[in-house]
Parts: sequence; structure tokens; C-alpha cells
Amino acid sequence: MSFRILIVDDEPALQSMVREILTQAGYETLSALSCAQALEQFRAAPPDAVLLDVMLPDGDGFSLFGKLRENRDMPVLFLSARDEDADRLQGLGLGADDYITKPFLPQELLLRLRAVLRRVYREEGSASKLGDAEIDWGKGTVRRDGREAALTAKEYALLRKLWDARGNIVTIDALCAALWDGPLVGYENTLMVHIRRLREKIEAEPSHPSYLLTVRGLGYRLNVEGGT
Amino acid sequence: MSFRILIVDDEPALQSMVREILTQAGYETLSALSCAQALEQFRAAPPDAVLLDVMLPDGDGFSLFGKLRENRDMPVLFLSARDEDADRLQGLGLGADDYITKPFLPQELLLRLRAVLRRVYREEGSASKLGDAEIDWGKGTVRRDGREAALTAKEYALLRKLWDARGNIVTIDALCAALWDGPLVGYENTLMVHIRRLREKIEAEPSHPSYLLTVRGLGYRLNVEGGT
DNA sequence: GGGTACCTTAAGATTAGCTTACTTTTTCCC
DNA sequence: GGGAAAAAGTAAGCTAATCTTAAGGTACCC
Repeated sequence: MSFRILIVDDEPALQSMVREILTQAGYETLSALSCAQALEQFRAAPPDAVLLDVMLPDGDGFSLFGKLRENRDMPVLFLSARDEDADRLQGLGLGADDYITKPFLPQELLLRLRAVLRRVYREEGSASKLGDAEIDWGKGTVRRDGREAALTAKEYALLRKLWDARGNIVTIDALCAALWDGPLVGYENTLMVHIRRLREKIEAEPSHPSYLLTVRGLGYRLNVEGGT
Repeated sequence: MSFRILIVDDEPALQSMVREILTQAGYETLSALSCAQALEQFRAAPPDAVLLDVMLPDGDGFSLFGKLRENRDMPVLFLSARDEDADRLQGLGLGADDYITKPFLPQELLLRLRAVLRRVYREEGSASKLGDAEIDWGKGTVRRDGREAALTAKEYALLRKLWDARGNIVTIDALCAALWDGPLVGYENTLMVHIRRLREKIEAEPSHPSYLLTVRGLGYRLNVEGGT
């Protein structure tokens, strides 16, 4: 199972060095030289983890961090040349998974990344169980009593967002924000249609869902405890 | 939710300092001054995470690490005075979740611990206790003697408003403002109905409330001190 | 004991969400 | 580049959970 790691750093030398290290270790890498590129890459295909430099040409890593985490609670490790206490505390305080200062040992970077990935994607590998349905994130498919259904891009994003918050209510606004950029109004009905289609793939009885539950007036919630 | 953290270090000064930091932050602490003590503590009651010094009187932290992880895959963060590359790599290579070198900032220790705990025990939507009722804000439910009741949107907003001001009186006007936009007149009676319904979910005797109290002429007040 | 403030219940109204079919857009393959 | 198939978006009628109204009842305070 190969993880896709997004490297956000504007120094070409460091970019290629890190890419080299990760590739050697069997990871798949994506590159971004600026905040804008990072967001673009992220939207195109969200990575499994992000290595993020604090200083970027078009903004600082901290605010980029906020934008990324808004969408997905994925592992983020800061890489920074600045070893000021204040910076480290800020980065970690925001909720980063690690803060590594340059220069660093290639080996240490790998180990720290591995430590985080191990916790986040522990036993799941790239599959998750949802009652009698099995989600394969890598392939983007759902299996239920033998049948395998492929998820569309929107369905995938929707399920992922709900899965990240599994057990908890996710507001309609948050879901719309995860599926579309720009103004999050006017898509409520479309969202419902996607919810329906997703239910048809993961639920035994789409009209009486056991997992993807409606919480009227508040949003939707992915019920993890075996359904009824 | 309080985590039990085991601190393994033979310097009494550092022991008490770390204990102080963690206690302040709301964690429960356990202490061990040696490998033997650590294993004993572990057997008696496995902690949720371990802070582990590398140098101990009766053995090194690395081998203790192995013994602990053999039994349980819990978070372990090394604390060490030795900042040799080789040590860091060894610690992380074994599968530790972090490796922090002394001296460290108390704040950083807390943040790094928090980062790991967040991943391992994915915090479920923070729960609040209200006497014998338990509110799960993430799920939008209330549990009382085994039974779980889902809150409606209005009930949720109402309870939230009262909880935010728990202990203090909230005026009818303030509650109406929280539940409806626009002019806050004409809804007083409706509010009462919602209060009633909320009481039916959180109170043992809705007509003789212990928590959601009426303050005649002023408003309502959420009584936090476990009523009876 | 009278008045006011709050409670309680049930029935009716409302509206958030469901469902289905249809249209438009995108993707992919020749 | 063009045509087919898949995905995404739109619309409209429907359903039922939830909210609101209303009317009679109860407790508290002077």
C-alpha cells in the first residue's frame, strides 16, 4: 500500500531531496511550490499526508495549514528552517502532527512520517469497515455482500468527509464546502441527490439507512456502531 | 475525558515537573522511577500513554519500550537528555510516537502529547456531564440511565445556549434570540414547549426539574452541581 | 384569594429532507 | 474530433419529523 505525500516547499533543492527520500522509501510524492499550487493539488486529489514548509512565496504555511485542515483532517508535518520556540509552538498549537526543523536527517524525517501514518491509517491500511460494507479508499470502491460498486468523485469526497468525522454530525454547510468551492449556497438539493446515490451503494435499504443517518435541522452523521 | 499518563524517569526533579505540567493540563499521572516500577504500574493499570526517559537505573528505555509495546500498542514518547542523532533514530526506529530532548518547553511537551493522543484516541465529539445525564455534542444526543435520546435542532440550540452559560441565568429574550432570528417576540410560549421537551430528555422528572431550572420572572438556569 | 407567570398537552401547520425522472456537463474511447 | 456513457446537476411533487399554536391547567407571590 502506497501513501501519497504532498510536499509543499518553494526551494527546488529541498523539494527534490525530500522527493528523493520519500520515493526511495516507497511513497508516492506530489509537489507544490506555493500555497496556490498546494491547494490546487489538494483539490485535484487529496494526499494521505502533507509535508509543509512554513515560509512560502505567496503566504505562510500556518494559514495554508488552516485551509487544508478545514477540508480534511489529514496528517500534516511542518518542515521549517526556523527553529524559534514560538514557531514550533504555533505550528503544533494549530494541531500539526509534528514540527521538524531543517536541516534534518533523511532517516528521521522518514521515521517521524511513518510514526504518524501508522497512527492515522493504522489497521485500516487503505480499507475501512462500515458495518457490512467495506470501503477501499485506494480503489475508491465499496463492497457489500459480494457486490463491488465504484464511487464517483463526489461520492468519494462526501463519504470521506463523513468518515473523517465518523460518529459526529457534519453540517450541510461543511459538506457543501467539501464538495464544492466558492459559495456554498444553492447546492443543498444536489447534495441530497449525492447522499441518496451514496446510500444506494453503502446501505442495504437506502430509504431506511443504518449508517448514513439524517439529523434533521443539523446535518448528517455516519453511524459507526453496527447498524440496525 | 481524562487520560492516564505514565511518567518513567529517575530524576525526581524532572518527575515532579512533568507531573505538574500534565496535572495542570488536566491529565491524570502515574509515576515510575525505574523499569521495574514502570512494568509494575503498567500491569496494575495500563496507562493511555507513556513518557519514557532513555536512561534508567535498572536498564535502558529502549528495551523497556519493547516490553511495553509487546503488551499494548499505546502511545510512547521518549524524553531524553541525549540529543545524539543515533539515539533519536533508534527511539523512533523502534516505533515510538515522538522523541523529545531535554530541556524542553512545557508547552511543547503538552502539544506533542496532545497531537499523538488526538490520533490514537480519536476524540469523539466532546461529551458533557449534567448530573446523571450525558450530552454528546458531536452526535447530538443525550443519555440517561442507558437510554439515548436524539436532540432536535431547536433543542440542541437551546441546550447549547444554556450550557454555555451554565450556572447563570439566561433570559427568555436571550434564548429566543438564540433560537430564532428577527423579532424575538411572540415565541415565548413556543420556547416553553421546547423547554418542556428538553426536560423530558434530560430530566428524570420533567415536571420537577433538577437541572433545567425556572427562575421566575428572569429566565432559566442550567444547574450544574449534580442535583437530586 | 386574585392575578400573573409558567406548565402541559394535543392537534394543526410548516418545512427540511426524500425521491424520481429528466437535463446538462464531463469523461473517455475510438 | 465526435459520439457514447457516466457523472453531476435541476426540478417538482411528496412525506413526515419537527415546530407552532392554542387552550386549559397549576403553582407562586403579594
